[in-house]
Amino acid sequence: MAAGSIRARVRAEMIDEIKAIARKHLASDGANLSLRAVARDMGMVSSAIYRYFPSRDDLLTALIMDAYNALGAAVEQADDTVEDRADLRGRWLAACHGVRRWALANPAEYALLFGSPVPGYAAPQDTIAAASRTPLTLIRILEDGVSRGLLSDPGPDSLPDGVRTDLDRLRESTLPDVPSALLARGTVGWIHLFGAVSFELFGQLNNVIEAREEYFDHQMRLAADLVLG
Amino acid sequence: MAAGSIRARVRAEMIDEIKAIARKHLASDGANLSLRAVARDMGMVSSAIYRYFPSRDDLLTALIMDAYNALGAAVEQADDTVEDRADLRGRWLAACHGVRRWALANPAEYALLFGSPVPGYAAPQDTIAAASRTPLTLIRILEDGVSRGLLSDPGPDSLPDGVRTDLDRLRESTLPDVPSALLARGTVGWIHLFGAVSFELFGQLNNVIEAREEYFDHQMRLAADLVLG
DNA sequence: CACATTCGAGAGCACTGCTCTTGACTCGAC
DNA sequence: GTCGAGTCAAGAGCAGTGCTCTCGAATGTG
Repeated sequence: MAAGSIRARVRAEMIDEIKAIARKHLASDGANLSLRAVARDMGMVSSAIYRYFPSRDDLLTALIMDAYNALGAAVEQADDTVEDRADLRGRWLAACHGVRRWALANPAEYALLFGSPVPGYAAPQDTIAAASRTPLTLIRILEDGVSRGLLSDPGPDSLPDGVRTDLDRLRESTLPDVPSALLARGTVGWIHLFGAVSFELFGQLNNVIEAREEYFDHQMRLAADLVLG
Repeated sequence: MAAGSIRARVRAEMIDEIKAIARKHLASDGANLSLRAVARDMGMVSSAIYRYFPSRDDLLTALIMDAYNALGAAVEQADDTVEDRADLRGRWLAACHGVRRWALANPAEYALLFGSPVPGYAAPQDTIAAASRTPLTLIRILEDGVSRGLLSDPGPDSLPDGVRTDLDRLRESTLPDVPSALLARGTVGWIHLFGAVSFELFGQLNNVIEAREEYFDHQMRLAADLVLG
């Protein structure tokens, strides 16, 4: 057993090192990750990588999982820094800035998560739990607001039936105490946040907005008015 | 001259055919476009393509330009279908749905425009004019509203100084008669629109929202309240 | 100690973007 | 009408890619 776990440990270290080098290549060369280049950096031959990852897609999946979890952790931590837990607006804005900060620090990994999907690649089911971590953090702020009596149902909001059904199903599987209309506003806030970060990171703001951080903050404040009322 | 233009015409037809086939491959195989595959489909050898496009990136650039213009035209047309030009909200929503409709019909080209940037690729200056067509259409709706007296300055909106400077510069180079705070709200609307379409197209809504069109419409109505007051 | 498993290396296949050369063709001026 | 200039497609070739398979060598287990 002890020896077995030695092997397992050495194997885990190899996997970690491969992922670390792959992340470095991802950061410098963008999404088209070369297995052979990673192998070269490790002083190995390319076929040896296949001992640890059955294919390039599996390596990408591992990186995606790690990235989702890193982003989720960053956002959760950003939310936790706000001491006054009743300050919903402060928590919401902190979480938004947490997403942006992580994205700016890890642009290639952000692009992997939220950029155009890789052609042949289909995200396995395992990723969705990790992927939900960030939106869950946002929605938990709303839930907190409801349970503290700080947020009220914004009213029917003329929510379409189909959307109401979707949100009901979503609520059953995750969070109980958020009214549908509020949940809808939360998802809208999450989508806008994602759009703003992607816009900035993918270069759509070039030659248009230079005061990036101020602009982002201004946007998030406007959106927060919409979400938190 | 006559003979020269015959040559030029044949050449233009070849270029069009290459682009058409490339678009088809883009739609089926995603962003990693293979020059050799395009050449095969044309019954040519790969090196012959280089008579018409100096590199794969140049072919991509041509496709990007076309896509920007097609999207811009679709949005402009969507705006034009609203007969009551004073119905700002109707025009705004029509333009939003126009973007989504075009994106759903041309997902690969949309991904080319708004997805993660291709690693080595830098968009040439020529593209920015074509790229501005869509946001200009949106902002023109706001301008119309201002000149008709239907929209008023939403007030300082506590617009940060840096953002105000950026928007002043932007206004000088394009549209004169939109107050900064309103312009800021317009860009926020555009970013949210982009985020919503990307979210749907890039698969982030999978297993979450099924009533896609209703959800999109609901979102855009909420955002329109923010933009148009 | 002997066996089984795991590992890295290497060769090889089919593919990619791209360059260069070669030979055929067409066009337009003399 | 002929000849030179320009244009074109084809082919070979280079360096790179993901991936498969085989072959020794090292390693931990019984």
